[in-house]
Amino acid sequence: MLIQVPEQGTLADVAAHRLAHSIVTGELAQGQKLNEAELAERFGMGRGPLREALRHLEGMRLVTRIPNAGTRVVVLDRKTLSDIYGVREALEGMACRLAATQMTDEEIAKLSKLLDSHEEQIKKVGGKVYSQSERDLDFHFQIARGSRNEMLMHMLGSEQYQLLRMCRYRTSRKATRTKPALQQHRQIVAALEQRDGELAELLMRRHIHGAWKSISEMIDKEEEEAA
Amino acid sequence: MLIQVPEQGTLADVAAHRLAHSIVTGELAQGQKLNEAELAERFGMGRGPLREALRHLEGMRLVTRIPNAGTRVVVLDRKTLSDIYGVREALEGMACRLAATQMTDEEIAKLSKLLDSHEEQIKKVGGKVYSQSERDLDFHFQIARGSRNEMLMHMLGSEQYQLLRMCRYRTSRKATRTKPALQQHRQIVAALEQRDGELAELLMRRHIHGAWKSISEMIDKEEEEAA
DNA sequence: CCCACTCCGATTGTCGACAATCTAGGCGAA
DNA sequence: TTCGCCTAGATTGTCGACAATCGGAGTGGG
Repeated sequence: MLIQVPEQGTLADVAAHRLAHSIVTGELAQGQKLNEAELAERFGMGRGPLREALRHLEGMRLVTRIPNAGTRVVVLDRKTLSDIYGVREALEGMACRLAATQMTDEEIAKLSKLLDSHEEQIKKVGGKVYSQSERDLDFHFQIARGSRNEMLMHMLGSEQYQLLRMCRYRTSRKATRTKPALQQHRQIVAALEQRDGELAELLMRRHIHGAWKSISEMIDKEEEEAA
Repeated sequence: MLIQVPEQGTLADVAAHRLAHSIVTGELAQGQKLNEAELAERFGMGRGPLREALRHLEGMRLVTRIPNAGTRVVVLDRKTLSDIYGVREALEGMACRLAATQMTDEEIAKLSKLLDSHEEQIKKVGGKVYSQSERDLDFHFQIARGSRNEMLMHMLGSEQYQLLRMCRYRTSRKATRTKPALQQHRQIVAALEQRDGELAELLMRRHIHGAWKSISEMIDKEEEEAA
């Protein structure tokens, strides 16, 4: 559901998806320079479509482009991540508030079932935490869809979504706080079931704020280790 | 300050700015199909750079692209505008809250002076209301900058900003509520001066909510006239 | 009369080559 | 030695032409 199949459409679209994947997974390191000719050959296409793909990624803020100096993979420093989580707190909070009145009972039930399968997976294995991230993002995305606000869905889905995944790949290897996160997700769904938008927003904001605090500490430790 | 000079850099950037301008001013009608060859010739460039520009505008949500079927100017229907204003309420509210603690005294003073010149212009002429819109947007953009949140600035500046301007062009010919808006701007600046983030957020949210209500009614009237 | 098929023009998608620009390294002078 | 200049290579920006695809007019059959 999360991984869209872009193997149709223009070559530029395919290239954009493949590049986005490579960037998110870290296959292309942060700050790395992207050589157009090299990438074009690797993808088996001309430089035209590839340049269009880079423009697309630029709009998605996955790469930074400087005229006559090439494009580079974006660097997720502490400030950038902080900004992202701040915006996400506002937007996802809003999404929750709207979703509480806009989602159908079926959608909410589906959300609850998503958490069930999530919980099951946690009990089963501890090593496959990565998958948790994907599911977590899926949870958040479903709520964004529930808001029925196209602009909101686009911002949380297409744009921030990729940056978030990127961030997850950096941090998800370490022990994450999957259990408290699941608990918070449950609370949010409960609020949605009660159609309590205000509470749902509050819980989501607190959830994201906590996630940022956790990640922030993780970054601190990494910096200490590096130093 | 608002109108960036893009007459430097790549042709694609120039084309993107010129196209954005044409779309925002209504020179290119909503829903109109954009012919690549025709536009390329009009701008005196090849189709390559122009296609890159279209990709850029696509990311900015100013145009919609369908593979093998061309790109069209976005259509701002009621639902889309409603969504935009909803998101703006959340984001600009957040910007205000942050700006109350992040902006320097000089910046706030500058903001106040901006409103002075704004007021003066209102007294002078009634016909030049369009300029009011630009100044209004400038006011909002300065607050977004004051938040010190890059992601927020980008979302409110580069993306929504263009769509908003587009909307303004549609509605600003009619009598607008410049005076109450100015009054609300004053209140917001006062809250910023007092470093009261919560109040500033509340006032901004109310301001935007009111603006949407006003525009919504205007759309209703237009639809009545059309029917 | 209406539907489906076919063909053609127009438009988009793609490629390869050329021009403009930047970067790195060597060379010479202070 | 170090600074600045200059050349050479690589990389980006741009263009024109070709291939692929789509929409619509026209036509034939039911």
